[in-house]
Amino acid sequence: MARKQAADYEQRREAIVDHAARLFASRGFLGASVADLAQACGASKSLIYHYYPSKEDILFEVMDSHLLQLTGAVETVTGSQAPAERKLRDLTHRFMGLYVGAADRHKVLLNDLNHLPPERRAMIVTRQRALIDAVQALIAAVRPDLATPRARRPLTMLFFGMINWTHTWFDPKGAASSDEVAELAAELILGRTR
Amino acid sequence: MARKQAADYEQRREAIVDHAARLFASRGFLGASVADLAQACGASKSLIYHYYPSKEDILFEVMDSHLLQLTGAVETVTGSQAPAERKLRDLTHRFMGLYVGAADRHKVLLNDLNHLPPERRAMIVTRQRALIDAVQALIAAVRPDLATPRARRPLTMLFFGMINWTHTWFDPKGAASSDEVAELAAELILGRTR
DNA sequence: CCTACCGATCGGTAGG
DNA sequence: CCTACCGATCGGTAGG
Repeated sequence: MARKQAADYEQRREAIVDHAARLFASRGFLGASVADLAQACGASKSLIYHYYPSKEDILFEVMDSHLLQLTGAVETVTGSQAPAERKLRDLTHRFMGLYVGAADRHKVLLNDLNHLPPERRAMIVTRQRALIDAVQALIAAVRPDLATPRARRPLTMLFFGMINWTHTWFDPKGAASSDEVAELAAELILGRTR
Repeated sequence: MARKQAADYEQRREAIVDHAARLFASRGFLGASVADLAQACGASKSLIYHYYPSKEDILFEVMDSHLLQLTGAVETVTGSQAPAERKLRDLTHRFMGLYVGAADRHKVLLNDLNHLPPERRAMIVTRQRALIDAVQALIAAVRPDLATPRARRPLTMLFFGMINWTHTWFDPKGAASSDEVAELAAELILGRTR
């Protein structure tokens, strides 16, 4: 028989990850203590350790959940029949939407990766690399002039630089929307603007 | 009369900052202890505190020294008589050169700014903003088509995203040189490639 | 699910 | 009497 406590087990786990994302994003992984997290969750430290074996496991969960969303966007877009240029624009908008919608998790993924233990870090890095490779294939298809064998990776990373760096400055309440920023980044990569 | 030991005072201070940059870059400000720093310098903690009143002062020095270099590059370039496009290309190359040459300090500046006490952080942020404004003026001059009032800041930040993000992936021993990457970033902003 | 704790290590400072 | 510097240890707090 199922136990009663199992009913909100997943909700509690998710709430912990959500508060952890907020704390880690604002203070850094080392700057936010498990006691801080417990307080934010309105619980004791022991409760946290009931749901997760270690602070690093919570960090992994924050990153993993976000990366899952990003990977989903890539699969959706690359599975379509649209031309490469359309796919790249579409994916850029989806990425920006996820970056803004999950800004805390995104910051944590970008800032605290080296606080994961090696095996966990390797898992994340492998999946990040798959994301990058998918985008690189689109960019190579759209910009055969620039994406020479030696420039292909740098070009792709400059693209990720544009959109990943938004976490440091983009304000959802600011003048420009995330779609406008995504469009601008796509235009720059596509080189269609002159 | 000058004391003999004062002769290497500045050298020792600089050595501390240099080791701190390396440690903070690889483990983060909170992940590297003053004891680690002392060990890296082959000295005692007390020696560190003889030269700097606190760990945060060392962090400030790491960032300040790097920002001074970047500001110098901006002044050199904007003071020339070259056309805006030439200035932007030139500045992009100089930035990339400084980013690679002072990779540790650059990482620290980008990753650990929020571990500075508020007043110190405000000083750094103010000077960063001046850098950004100077680049924005060049971009606005070069791309009047894209740099509408509302798109001006996002466009500038996308540019900084391209070059700042290089600290996560660029390898000086890799296939592409920092000048090639700088050129690619400049091309994308200039939109001259199609 | 909490209070009460642990081994260790933190940034910073004492006397000499 | 100064400066530069050391070994040892301070009061608090970290993850668990």
